[in-house]
Amino acid sequence: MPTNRSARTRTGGPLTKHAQLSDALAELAVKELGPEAAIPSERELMATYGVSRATVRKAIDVLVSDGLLHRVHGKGTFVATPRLESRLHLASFSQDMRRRGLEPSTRLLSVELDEPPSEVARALGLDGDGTAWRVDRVRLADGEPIALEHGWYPRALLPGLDRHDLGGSLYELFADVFDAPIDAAEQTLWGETADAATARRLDAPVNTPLLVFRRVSSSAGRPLEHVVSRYRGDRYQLHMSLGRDDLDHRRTTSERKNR
Amino acid sequence: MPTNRSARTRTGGPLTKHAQLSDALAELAVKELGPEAAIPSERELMATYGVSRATVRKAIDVLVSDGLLHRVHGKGTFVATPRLESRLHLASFSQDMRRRGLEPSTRLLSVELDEPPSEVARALGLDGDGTAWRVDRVRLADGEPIALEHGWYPRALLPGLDRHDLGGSLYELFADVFDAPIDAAEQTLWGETADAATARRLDAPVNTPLLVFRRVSSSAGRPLEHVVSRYRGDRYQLHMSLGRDDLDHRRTTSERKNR
DNA sequence: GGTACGGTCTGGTCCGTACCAGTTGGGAGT
DNA sequence: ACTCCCAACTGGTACGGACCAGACCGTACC
Repeated sequence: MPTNRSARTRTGGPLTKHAQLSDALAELAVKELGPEAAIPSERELMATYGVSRATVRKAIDVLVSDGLLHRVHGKGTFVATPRLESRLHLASFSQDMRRRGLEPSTRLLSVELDEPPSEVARALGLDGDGTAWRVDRVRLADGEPIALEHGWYPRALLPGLDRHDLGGSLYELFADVFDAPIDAAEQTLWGETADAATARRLDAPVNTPLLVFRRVSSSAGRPLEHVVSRYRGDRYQLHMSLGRDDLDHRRTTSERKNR
Repeated sequence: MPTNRSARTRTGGPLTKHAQLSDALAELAVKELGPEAAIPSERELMATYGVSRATVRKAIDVLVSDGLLHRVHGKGTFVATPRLESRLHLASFSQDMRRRGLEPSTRLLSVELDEPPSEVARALGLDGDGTAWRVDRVRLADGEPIALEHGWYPRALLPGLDRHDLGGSLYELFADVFDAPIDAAEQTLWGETADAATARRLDAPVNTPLLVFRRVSSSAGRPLEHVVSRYRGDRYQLHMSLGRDDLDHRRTTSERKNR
């Protein structure tokens, strides 16, 4: 069940029954019971709260999907041990580097219309004319090569891309010129070692460790970018804070649903 | 409801009705319909598939929480285009592997009281007696070495740590035995290549690319762990969704409706 | 022409019932 | 004393009915 606990209008408006029960159970779990303690059985809950079993289960569903409870068939429902979670924010290379106090720059290697590999075409949702912009760039920080980018961009959505300045942030270009700000991305990260060609472009020794990102970015649901970036693993570090969403925060974040 | 659709017993064993319906709807959504197309209404589905509405809703619930569909009250249920939403959520190694459908295990190399490097002592906030538990472990998934962990744990907060089973999740141990659930962490990630000793322990060739995590975890503000984990970069991938939380702004007028 | 109304689509909530499926512990039989 | 089995828990699935609430559209009314 999705985390839909959207109700609660702050005005004290009447919550749905299962939302009320969720809140009551969450408080019970956190304040009265400890981690791994069992909450009352579903049939007990329907009796003490005077609701149907479906409502009880719905209330528990929400808390389970929020990670606060977990069920064990035949045994009971238990308070979960807090989990860690983190969100990395979406930032372009330029933003990223500036935040680190470094001056970003770009060495453009090539811009061409070409036919992408089928996997890329699929990720970008290309059809018909299968060509797309292929853009290869080296990204630098304070003049030192940091990353090698190999990107594909759909031709139809970005006409005349090659006539613009590709020496800066493509994301800013998308937002300002094409009115298509990047607002979401899927990213996969793994490790590699630099082969000869990559090492030369990064001005690094062969076998230098690399952090490789494969990212598909989109604007308003339309994929705009498929890029594989190879970062020098010895010069580039990723930092993240992981924290348990405490209860109050959990409530707050799950409330933004209007628009 | 967590994404449990991995069930499907290779023998084609009988799935639950809502799971069957989920699969059917997923296929329908992907193959027949396009993004933003409406799926049949719930009442239509219960008629054509001969199931109750509760079952239909349950089936749709699963797909909604998987991000494949989204509902609009009063209008219908639609195939979702983007895939945003979910955040990178980092958990313990054991949880992480189980989520990937792999069986986690551990090879304990050593547990000893020792004096940590000053940088570690500082991170852990050690004073007075400067000793701490040093725990070296190899973590495996389905029997294959994935990561080498080199951890330091404060002695004062974890008395008798060496007498417990260190073959599983330390986080669970902290929560259950020491009543100190990990609730926050700071983590830094970079790349390395495996030296001879590391390569041997990971059963990998020298110069294998590694993803290196340095993590300081704490419980209720007290640092409990300083661990450096070296993951095989060729076997371990990190996946993350980045996005603005709320991007329901597809309300643009350029919608060619069906007719 | 413009507007207000209401019928009728849609999903959202809630009830009560029935039965299936793991888990556990205690009593009957050995 | 031991083993085995079954009753009685637990959560999991599924049914059918009822009503509420948002969205839409045609129609009757200004």
